[in-house]
Amino acid sequence: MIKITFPDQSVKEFEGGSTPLDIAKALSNSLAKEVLSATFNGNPWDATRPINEDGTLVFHKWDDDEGKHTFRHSAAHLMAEALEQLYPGTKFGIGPALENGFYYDVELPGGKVITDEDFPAIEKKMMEIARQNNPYVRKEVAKADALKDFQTKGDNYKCELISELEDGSITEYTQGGYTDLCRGPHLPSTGYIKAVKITSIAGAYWRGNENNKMLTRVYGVAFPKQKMLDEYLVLLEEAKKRDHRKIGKDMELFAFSARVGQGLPLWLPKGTLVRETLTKFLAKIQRKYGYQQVITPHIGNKDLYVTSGHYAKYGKDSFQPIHTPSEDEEFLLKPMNCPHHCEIYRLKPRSYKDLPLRIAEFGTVYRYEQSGELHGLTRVRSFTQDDAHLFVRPDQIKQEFCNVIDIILYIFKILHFTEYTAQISLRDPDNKEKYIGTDEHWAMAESAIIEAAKEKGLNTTVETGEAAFYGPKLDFMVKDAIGRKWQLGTIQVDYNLPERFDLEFTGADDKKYRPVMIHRAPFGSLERFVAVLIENTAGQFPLWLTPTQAVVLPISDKYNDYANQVATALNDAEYRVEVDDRSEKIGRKIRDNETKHIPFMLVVGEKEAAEGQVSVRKQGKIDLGTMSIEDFKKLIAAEVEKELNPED
RNA sequence: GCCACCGUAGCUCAGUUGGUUAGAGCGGCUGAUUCGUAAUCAGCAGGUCAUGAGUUCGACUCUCAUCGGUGGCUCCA
Repeated sequence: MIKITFPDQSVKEFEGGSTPLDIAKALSNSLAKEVLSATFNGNPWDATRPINEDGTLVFHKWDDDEGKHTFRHSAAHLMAEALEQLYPGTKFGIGPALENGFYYDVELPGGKVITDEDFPAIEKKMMEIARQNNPYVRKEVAKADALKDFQTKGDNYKCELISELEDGSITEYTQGGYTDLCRGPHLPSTGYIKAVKITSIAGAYWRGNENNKMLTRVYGVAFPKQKMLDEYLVLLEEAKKRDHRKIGKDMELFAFSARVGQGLPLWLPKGTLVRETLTKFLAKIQRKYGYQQVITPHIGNKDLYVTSGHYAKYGKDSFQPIHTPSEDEEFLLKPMNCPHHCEIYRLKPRSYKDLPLRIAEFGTVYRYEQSGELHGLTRVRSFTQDDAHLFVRPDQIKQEFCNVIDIILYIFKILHFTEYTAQISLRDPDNKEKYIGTDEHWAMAESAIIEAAKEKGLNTTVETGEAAFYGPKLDFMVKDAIGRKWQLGTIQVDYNLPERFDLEFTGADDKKYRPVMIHRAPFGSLERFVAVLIENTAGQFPLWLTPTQAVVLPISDKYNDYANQVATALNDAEYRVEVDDRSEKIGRKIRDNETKHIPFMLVVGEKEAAEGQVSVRKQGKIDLGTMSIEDFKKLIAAEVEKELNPED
């Protein structure tokens, strides 16, 4: 007999060799139906793998992440089997589960290319195999045998993976006629999978290295119920409607023109209003924190970037230098603001009393992003950073860093960004040649970030190898409508640029010291930030930020003059108000402006014109009654105040 | 940059296996209507079917190239 401890700490005895599925059955049949896999003594465990010793057991169902993961991973194997049957000779790379589904990287025989038209056949074959309800069978194999198995099949990618594994820890899983190298765990059998859909196809370099061969990556989703697949597809459609590229076009916030160039956004009047409002909002916060705003040119001498190290790192893949005709000088389109700000620091001797010196700029920069990477406003070639460089004494690093975290968290709170992750991006210690600077400086910079994040109680993840080439970062990541992660806010500790630009300050002891730089951008870039904001709000911006706060609706053309007077009075007071003076009925005007999500509609007719009032309708047909223009101003002001200064 | 796919009016889309003057709704313009809280009526304009070559008696439809876009991969100071 074996003693099994469950998560609620209860202990029960079962026969030796019982599987998690057996145990679940003994507890309750309904539970057994839902168990997909398990964790035994902290190890991922198949639901059908016997247990021969005492230990703790956790069941995994569709409702938890591990259960979904098992399900999707098994679906990837199912798809692999289908592909092998449909295209014999297919070679397999890796096929993991993802957050929403799974993929498999394959090399198809004879240069076969899969297209959308092949998806139904693959899905059909997958369901055909699923219905056979073949068990996923686990087998421990010796390294030599595993190698032989896959060599015989000609699966060189699998052989490469096996050769890197340790003998004694290798397992294979077989379902039906398909065997794969796999750590598991897997579903008991293919019949658990009731609905599948191949979602897309993509090229993917083997092992993520662009020097390797490009394999075909087939993406899919799988569910235990058809209804779940249907719901998932509806959800996808909904997400598409929130896409900032679509909303940006509909609301006339921004546009692109092939004639202007790829990835070069044109900010339209309404988008510009949003952007300027955000800029003013942040500038005001930064003033409170002692930042000084500067403006620097859009180009800079190439030597500036040779000094900073950026040219050596990115020069070749950048917009190429601009040559002056007579002096034969070279200028770069400014790819970042830090060197310019370093030069501002250098303008005069700095005392320890001057620090921290906080130089801020809404600086537009230009980077030659690869064409395949461009994406709406989230990845562009011309963008404006809400940049600042804090030149600090070493003893001030932590306090300044924490202050920046406060600014970012405040912005996120005001804009209701709740779903972010704070990512500590460190240097890859195995790839030091990708970075500049000494080990000592890196160690100091990294620990400064880790400590500050800890002090602020941030829930952080750590990503090795994601640091900037001159220093580690704390990045605030947010997801867009289709689940892609983007870096918004970033804070970076940098010992290197002060060194390279030979920055100094005089200490109390009259000796020279090196300041440390903190690079930081709470929005990251206005472009990306607005994009994510659009997707978070589905284009319904808060009142303080929305480009049109109210629209005046004259009942008929007779009241257009009065409507214009109302709008002028409000616009003069710096509210953003328009007039809908089309010769339409009031019902039509209300409908159209409701669909445009205008927060307030001011209906004016004979009565209002005579009494100098407006009839206020809040979006969503809430009638706030008739009031004077002054009272309406107070109403908006109060609401904006509430948005910008939430209680708690 | 690499792989796959896509490109018809301002927007959303239709357009049979290549075959007459490429259609619709919304939007726009003009006229009528002057209206009280989610769509007034009528008329009109708008397209070198992304661009350029080619195949063909004939190309929106087939082929190639270029440009732009979409989903990934790689990259992201």
